[in-house]
Amino acid sequence: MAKDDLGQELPEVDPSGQELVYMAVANHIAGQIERGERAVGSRLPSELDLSNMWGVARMTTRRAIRELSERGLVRAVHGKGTFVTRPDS
Amino acid sequence: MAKDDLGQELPEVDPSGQELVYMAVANHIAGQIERGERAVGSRLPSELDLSNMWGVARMTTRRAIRELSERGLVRAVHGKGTFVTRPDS
DNA sequence: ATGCATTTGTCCGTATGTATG
DNA sequence: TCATACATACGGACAAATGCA
Repeated sequence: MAKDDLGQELPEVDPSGQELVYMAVANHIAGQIERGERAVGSRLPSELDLSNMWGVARMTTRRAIRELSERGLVRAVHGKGTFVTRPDS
Repeated sequence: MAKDDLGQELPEVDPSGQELVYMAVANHIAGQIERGERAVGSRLPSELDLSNMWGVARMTTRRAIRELSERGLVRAVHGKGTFVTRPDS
């Protein structure tokens, strides 16, 4: 059972299933943000770290972050990282 | 015939071949560490230097260093460099 | 105390190839 | 045929830590 940086278990996402992998990643992180487990202003693991944690490709991680970004939950800053902007959508 | 900082010849790695470029770099350095040619505590060439020596992208060098790091052979320190931690895996 | 160079860390964008559905 | 997803690999820019002049 793989765990993320918060020590939470990560669901195994089957790429052949109905749920899109990048959406599963995005929803998992969105839930943590909405529950306040990821504080506003805190930094997410890097794209590469998230990719390794989840066992997914970097492109998939980037799509997930783009998804969160479009929901207004996070903001990616060039050279710094990706930060939580709001606690809820 | 390109040479590294130890004066050793570097194999030409064909990105289109079967052997992965980052693994070739990692294995080359790992061998030097295991043979004691790179002492514990010594610093590796910078990522940029390694990239230039091997004629590869920095990302490939970083991937190789990550590999060595996961084997417990080296440890990267922000702002300082990457250092040999143990002589063998 | 300030500035600069070096080095690692991170994000951005792109390309190629393979596999699956 | 096309979208999703994996892995590798390229190049670039910006940020942060370190060390030195």
